[in-house]
This record gives sequence, C-alpha cells and structure tokens, in this order.
Amino acid sequence: MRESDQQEAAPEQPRRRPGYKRTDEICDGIMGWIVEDRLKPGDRLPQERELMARFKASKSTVREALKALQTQGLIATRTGPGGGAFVAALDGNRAMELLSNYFYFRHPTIGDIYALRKVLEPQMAASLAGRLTQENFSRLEETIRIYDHPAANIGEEYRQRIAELDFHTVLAELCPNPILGFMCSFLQNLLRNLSICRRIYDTPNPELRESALHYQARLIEALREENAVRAASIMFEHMCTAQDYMEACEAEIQDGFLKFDE
Amino acid sequence: MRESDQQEAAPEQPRRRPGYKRTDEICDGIMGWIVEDRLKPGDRLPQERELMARFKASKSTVREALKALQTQGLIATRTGPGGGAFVAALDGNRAMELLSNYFYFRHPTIGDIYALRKVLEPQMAASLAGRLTQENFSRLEETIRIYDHPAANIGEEYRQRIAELDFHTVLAELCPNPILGFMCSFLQNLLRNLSICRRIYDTPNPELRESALHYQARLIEALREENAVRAASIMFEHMCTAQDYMEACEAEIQDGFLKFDE
DNA sequence: AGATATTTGTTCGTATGTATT
DNA sequence: TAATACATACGAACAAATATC
Repeated sequence: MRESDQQEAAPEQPRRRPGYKRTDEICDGIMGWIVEDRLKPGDRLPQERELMARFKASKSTVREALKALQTQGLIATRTGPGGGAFVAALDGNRAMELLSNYFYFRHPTIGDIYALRKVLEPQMAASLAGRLTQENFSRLEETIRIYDHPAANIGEEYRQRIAELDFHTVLAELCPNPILGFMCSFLQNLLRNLSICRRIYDTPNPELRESALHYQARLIEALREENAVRAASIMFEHMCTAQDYMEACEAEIQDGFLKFDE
Repeated sequence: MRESDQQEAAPEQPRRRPGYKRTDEICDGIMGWIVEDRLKPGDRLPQERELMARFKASKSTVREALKALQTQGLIATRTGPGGGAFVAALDGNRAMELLSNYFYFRHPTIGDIYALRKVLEPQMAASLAGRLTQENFSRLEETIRIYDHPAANIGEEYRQRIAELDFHTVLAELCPNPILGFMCSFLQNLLRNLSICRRIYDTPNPELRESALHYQARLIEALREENAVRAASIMFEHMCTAQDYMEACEAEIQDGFLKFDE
C-alpha cells in the first residue's frame, strides 16, 4: 500500500516515494524549474492553486514549500491580482544573515576575523584603484565625517565605531570581485554583531578612532592617485593596528570578567 | 532590533495586529527565545500544540514558521513520542548551500575564485602545521591515491578532479580558524558546482593532474615537517599554476562556444 | 515482537486580508 | 466603489513515524 494508486494516466508523476516529505519534493521540483528553465529574477512561478494541482499536494504543503524557498531568498511573493510567487535574487544582507547562523555556535575570535581581514581588505582596496567615481569618494568622505572628531558620549562613541566599519562596507560594495566583496562585508558584519566587539565598541578608545581616521584618509589619497599597491599596503597596516587594539581591549575586558565570574 | 517587548505578565497578548505576517512574528519569537535564553543545540522547543496556544495561531501558521527556521538550519524536528522541534547548529554543508544561492545570479569568474584561493589556501595550509595526526595524513594520502595515475576514461577523469578538490576540503575541515576553513571549503564548492568548471573537468587535462599531484605531495611533506612557511609557499605556487591551467581551459572552451553562438 | 500512545506531517474546506481593475 | 484574484490564516480530521511498554 506504499506504492498506492498514482496511476492517474497523468504524464508527469513525481512518483510519491514512501519516505515522503512532500514539502521537500515540491521545493526540489520548483528549484529544478528555476535552474532547468533558466528562470531569472522577476520571472513568474505558478500560483498556489496550480502548484497544488501539479504536485497533487494540499494548500498547506505547497505553502510550506514556498515558505522554505522564500526563507532562502529564492522567491518572493505578492498578494493581490497579478500576484503570486516570483523568482528572486538572494540579496547580500539576507545572505549574510543566513551565513551568520553558521557562526552563532562556533564563536570566532577577533584573531580569526583579523587573520582574514589582513589578507582580504588589502586586496579589496587594491582592486578599487582607478574604479572610483567622484560620487564614491564623496560617500566615503561623508562617512569619515561621522568620526573625524572625538565623541561627546558613549552613544556617539558606539556610532563612530560602526561608521568606521561602514567605511569599509562602502568599499566592499564597490569591489569588482563579488566573492571578495561579500567576504569583506561579512567580516565587517561579524565585527558589528559579535558580542565581544559590541562591548569593545562601547568603551571609549580614542586611539582606535584616530588610528582609523589616519589610515582611511591616507587610503582615500592612494585611491585618488589610483595607486593599487599603496592602497593595499595602507590597508594592511590599518588592519594590523586595528587588530592590536581590538585584542588588547578583548584581553582587558576578559580580565575584568574573570573577577566577576562565579 | 525588533520591538519585542513581550510583557510576559499573566495575560498572554501577542498584540495580534491585523496586518497578518503571523508567520514572521512566530519566527522572530522563537529566534528570540533561542538567543535570550541562550539555548544550545539539542535543547527542546515547545511542541506544535503549545506553540499554537502561545502565539494564538493555527497549526498551519505555526508549521510555516517552523519550516522557515528549519530551512535556515536553526531547528530540527523529530516525529513520535518525545519528538518535536529542537535547536540545531547550522552545519557547514547546509551553510554553503544557502550561500551558493547568493552567487547563483552573480556569476563569479575563475579569476575571482582564484584571487581568493591564492591568499586563503596558503594561510589555511600554514595554520595546519604541527596540528595533523597520523590519521589525518592517512586520509590525505588515501584521497591522493584516487588520482595518482592517469584516468582510464572521462568518468574517472571527472572523479579525479573532484578528488583533487576533496584533498583541499579535508585540509579546510581541520583548519583551527572556523571562518578561514569555511571560506576555503566554500571556494572549493564553487569550483565543484560552477558549470564552466564542470566543463573543464570533463575534458582531459593530464598536466593539471600531474601538477596537482606534485604540489600536494610536497605539501604533505612540508606539513609532516611542521614547516608552516614552506607549506604556505607550496600551496601558493599550487594555486597559481592551477589558476593558469583553469583560465587557459576556460578561454579554450569559450572560444569553442563563440562559433556555435547565434 | 506487537500494540499503543505521542508527535509531526498532510489533507481539505473555509474565511479573511490585500492589491489590482 | 465594487468586483476580482491572489496570498494568508484558521481548524478539524487523517496519515505516517517512532519511542515505550
């Protein structure tokens, strides 16, 4: 009774394997359409009613499958007439959210992050030489202006640290190598969200700000000169000193915690 | 930050906004529990029945929310007595699948991939010096044995190319820096799955095999000597020559396609 | 080993919210 | 404004998986 009555004389039959998981079958089926038919973002997918018919599944099951695809950023849905499910391109921010979950239980250290930033950010900076428009430079300088002065309070202090990271994110978004750009942005995001980093950013650290400001101003200069080698070496130094500061703060904070730990 | 000021007082009032999106509310709620209560992999979550009651939502809605969390690898579910939803740790393979979607419409080139491999793989190799057990070495040599001889046919040819990548994946899994290990594995995965690469791997290329074999044997030697610097430099050379071969093949294949393109 | 209880997975029918025309 | 087409939400019942006795 496993291989039940699926001989409806219908042409296409998903075969209804006993180890069922209808939802996953529907997911795989729709993903198959996307790759085989070379569907592109914005292309329509069949509506729920038709999916129910094609997969011989109930509304709830079809909806669970669509929800899974939506969660992965592969489709987007709209209500109303002309609505339905459409192919979508997973955007960078969503991709980083999904990837962040992988590191949620793996606790990368500041050393882990900077080991990568030290090699990736210089290469990213170098790849930008000769590719920035006047508008891009304006945006960078606008970002720098947020932390070109000492912070008046802790709140501003924190916002300045985030803005320093934003500076790098602006660069990463302009990187012609999409993988390199993504990885740089992702590391920046880790720094923004890691709890140890948040604690560091919450404590005043005037040297960190001045150091960043100095390197980033020089970096803009090198990029204006379209000097890739110099941009890379400035960025490398910047990452090295930033790592030193961060790890010093980390040690200090963890020392403090030892006293209060039970 | 969500405004999830759930007044956990006596009257449970999820606020029930008319603008539906109940599913997302439930997702956010459960994710909130995971982070606020510091839940760890394996910890139980309430069962469907109780979730329905807590969120005052129907079974289908709760299930869609659970499906979304499951898709992200944050929970796993089991049927039967004692079953239910459990917190899970997103595993590496699933994380790579999710991230792959980001690059599905962004078409990284072989140059993009190797620009990163050239800096990441050497660092990864260096981090392994003095950390490998006899068992690890055995596994590496076992992998190499798959391609230590010329392939008899196209099928074996392809499997050899995949095994060459597997060699690097074995190393990446042992990398003490989880981010570095993940990124190396991910780049290897991209090479495995990119259609241009599959075409390259499907064509005979004896030089590529011999070159890889040579470098990897020397790499094992350096790792046995626990010589990090030498391991890194061998890996760097390996990546450079591999890139040259791959890009030469890429150009050849694309030349061939130009003739058949309309 | 087999029956049973428990829990997720699936189905169907219906009602409601939302955007287009 | 009303009609329409679509996703979203609800609830009861059924099917399948699995731990326990």
